[in-house]
Amino acid sequence: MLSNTHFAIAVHVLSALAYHEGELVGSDYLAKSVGTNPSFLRGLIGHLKEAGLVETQMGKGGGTRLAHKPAAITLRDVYLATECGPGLKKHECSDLSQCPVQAGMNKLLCDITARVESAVEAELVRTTVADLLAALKNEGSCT
Amino acid sequence: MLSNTHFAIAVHVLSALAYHEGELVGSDYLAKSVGTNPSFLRGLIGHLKEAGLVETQMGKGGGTRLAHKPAAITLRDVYLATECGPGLKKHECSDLSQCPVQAGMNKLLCDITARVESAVEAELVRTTVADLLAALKNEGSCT
DNA sequence: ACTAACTGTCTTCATCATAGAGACAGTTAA
DNA sequence: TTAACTGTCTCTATGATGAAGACAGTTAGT
Repeated sequence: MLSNTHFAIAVHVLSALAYHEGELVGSDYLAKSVGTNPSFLRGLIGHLKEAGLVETQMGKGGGTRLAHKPAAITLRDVYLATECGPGLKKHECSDLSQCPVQAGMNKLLCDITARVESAVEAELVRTTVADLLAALKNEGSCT
Repeated sequence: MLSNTHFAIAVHVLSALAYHEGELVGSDYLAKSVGTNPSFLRGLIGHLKEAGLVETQMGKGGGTRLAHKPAAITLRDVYLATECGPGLKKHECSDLSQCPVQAGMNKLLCDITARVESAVEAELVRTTVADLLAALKNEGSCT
């Protein structure tokens, strides 16, 4: 979880889209703003789109915009849209061991992962994109 | 956070040590049990030792054992001992931008990371190594 | 004292995930 | 019809990870 930059970049993208709410923003512009390349970003935006967080329009004048009000998009949504991978890197250990510690370890680690995952989501659901935008505007003078 | 196998392996190691509580267990044995190599494991055990979770004894007949009762070691301790890296992979974005979104993004992501980190620790502190061992013994017949 | 069995720490190397970059077909507005 | 986009490939450079081996230092037992 949070093993790559996808979540961070998605947060950045959605904040930018919220800042330009209503407008269609191009991937070139977003890529420059976020500091990555348009191709990679379009892939990421694809995930956000699948998750129903953004809408895209192809063709000339196309781009991306939020699919909902910023206040209706929580960071948990972003997290679920971007973090598809396994929550906790497991190490290989055969379940077929005679050692009881080794035998039950996989299930045990899965349980721990699930609980941590829930805790993370419970924390993230408390913040919306609107909150982010408000925070950015508050200290907006300069940083 | 949880970006590598250290936490999972450390949980496995500590469970094994709890299972053999009081005994000095060698890194070769542990490595075989956990399914990794002794050298890598000794490095990891070094971190656990720094964190005060285990004691090691060098020389013939040496090895590792828990420094406390299993019930006194929480998964939060393990987490803090093994996950030293940055909590959330940041993407590079200059703070010196004229775009307010870009300008405040680093701080914003840091705040989010800190809150998630706290939530993770709060969840992990609820489980001790003794709990793990009990869970393993309960379904201990076979898996 | 000597030896065997350990830990602690180093170096090297293979593997894999990540993301930067470019290309190009498909789509849409003008 | 053209220009400007998205969506989706492929290729590749980079870095993190951990497997493996080597070896000095330490300790128990003889």
